[in-house]
Amino acid sequence: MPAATSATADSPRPEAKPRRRAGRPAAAVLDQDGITSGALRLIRKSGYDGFTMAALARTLNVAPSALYNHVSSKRDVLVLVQDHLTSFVDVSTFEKEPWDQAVRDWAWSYREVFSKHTPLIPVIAVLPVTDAPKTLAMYEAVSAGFSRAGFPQERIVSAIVALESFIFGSAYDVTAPADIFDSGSMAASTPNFTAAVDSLAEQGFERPADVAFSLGLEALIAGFGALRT
Amino acid sequence: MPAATSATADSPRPEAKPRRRAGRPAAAVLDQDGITSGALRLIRKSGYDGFTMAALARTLNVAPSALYNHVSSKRDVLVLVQDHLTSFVDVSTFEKEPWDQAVRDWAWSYREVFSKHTPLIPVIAVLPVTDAPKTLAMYEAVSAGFSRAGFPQERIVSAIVALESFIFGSAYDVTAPADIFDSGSMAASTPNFTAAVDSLAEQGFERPADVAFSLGLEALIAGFGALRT
DNA sequence: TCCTTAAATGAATGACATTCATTTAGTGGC
DNA sequence: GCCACTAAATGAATGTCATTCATTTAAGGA
Repeated sequence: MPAATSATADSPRPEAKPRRRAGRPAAAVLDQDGITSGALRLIRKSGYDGFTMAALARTLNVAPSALYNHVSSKRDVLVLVQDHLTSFVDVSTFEKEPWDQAVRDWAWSYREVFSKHTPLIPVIAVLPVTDAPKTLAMYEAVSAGFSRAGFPQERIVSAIVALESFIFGSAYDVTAPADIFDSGSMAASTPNFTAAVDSLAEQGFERPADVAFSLGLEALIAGFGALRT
Repeated sequence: MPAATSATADSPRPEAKPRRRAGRPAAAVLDQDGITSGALRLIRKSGYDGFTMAALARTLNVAPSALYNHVSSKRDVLVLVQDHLTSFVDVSTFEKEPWDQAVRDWAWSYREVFSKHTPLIPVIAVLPVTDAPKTLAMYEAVSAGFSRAGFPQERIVSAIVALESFIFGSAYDVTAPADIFDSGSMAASTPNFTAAVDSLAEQGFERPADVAFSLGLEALIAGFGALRT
C-alpha cells in the first residue's frame, strides 16, 4: 500500500534536488532537502521535545525506517537543520556597513536565529565545517569582512570563535526563565548578589538578556576593533 | 536479599548527612550527597554517554528505582552534579587580587571545570539559582568582588551574565576536534576563511581554543573595566 | 512488642532510535 | 518491449532508556 507516493495535498512539501548519480535508478518521495524542511516544520510545531524520528516520518508521510536511507542518524538530521538555519543569519551587512556595525548586526542576527534552537548548540559547537556548507559560507563572508577591515590575518579565526562562543552562550540566556536569579529564601545570605539583582530589576528592562548581550558584544567589538591596522 | 546494605569494601563510598527529620525513622544507604558523588565518579569513569540511571544505581549498589526516593528525575541528578562542580570554581581570587586579575582567574577556572562537563551547560544555563546553592554562593562572591571594585550596581548582573555566556560557549570549544575548521574540498570557494585558518595554524598553538578564549576574555575585561567608577 | 513510615526492591511500561529482511518500482542495456 | 539492477520504502523486530508502582523491609518511638 504505497500511499506515501501520493502527495496528499494537505501541505506544500518542497521536494527538490533529484540528487541521483549518473545514469542510476531512483524513485523520490524523500531526500535530504525534504527531510530538512520537514524537520524544521516539525520543530516549529512541536519543539525539540516532539522532534522524534517517528514524528518526522509521519510529517513526511513515510515510515520511520525510510529516513535511514538518507541520513544515518537523528544527529545527522540535526546537522542538516542547523546548517539550513545558518543561512538565515544575516551576513549581508559585511558588504554594506563599517566593520563594527557589521559585526553587531551579524551577532544579533546569529543569536536571534539560534535562541529558538538552543538544542542545536551542542551539535554546532563541535561540528566540523566540512559537514555544514552553509555554515562554512557564513564563515567565509565574515572572514572576508574582517580581512577587508584590516584585521590581522592570524587572529581572524580566534576573534570569530570568541564571538561565536559568546553568541551561543547568550542564546541560552534568551530562553532562561525570568526569575532565574531570584535567590528566594537564601537572599539573606547573599546580600551583594541580591542587591545587584534587585538593582537590575528596578531598571525594568523588558528583556534583561538583551542588556547583557549588548554589554558583552560592545566590549568585544571595542576590544577587537583596536586590533585592526 | 538485602545485599545492598553491606558496604562491600570495593569502593570508599563517602556517605554523609543523615538528613532525617526530627524523630522520624530512617535507614540510610542512599542520600543526595551519596548520589552526587556516585554520579560524579560514574561520569568520570564512563562519561556522559555511560551515565544512565541504571549504571548510577549499580555504582551505588542499589536498584535503579531506589534512586527515585531521593531525586525526581535524571535531570535532578545533573543539577546536583552541576552544583557540586561549581564549588570547584575558584572565587578566592576576588579577595586577593585586583578586579581584573580576579575576573581572569575566575573565568579560566570556570571554563576549565565545565569544559569537561559540557552536557551540563544546557542545564546550568537556564537553572534557577534557588535550585543550586553552591552556584548561588559563587555568584555572591563574584558580585561582592565587582561591587568592591566600584562596578555600578545595576550592571553587575549583566556583566556576570555576559562573562558566563562567553565562558559556557568557550567550554564547548575546548572539546571540539582539532580539525573542526578544515574546509576540505570546499577550500577553493572559501579563500578568505581558508587563509585565516591556515594563518592561525602556522602559529602552531597547542590549544587554539585557549587563544580564542584569552582574546575574548581580555576584551571583555578591558571593556567592563572601563565601567568602574 | 507493635506501629508507623522512609527507603529499597523488582517487575512492568512506554518512548525512543536504529536495524534488517523483504518488497516495490524506475531506468538503462538489450 | 523486456530484464536485470538497484535505490528507496516498508513494517516488524531489537535493545536501551527513564520512570512508575505495588510490595517488602527494617529502624525507632510509643
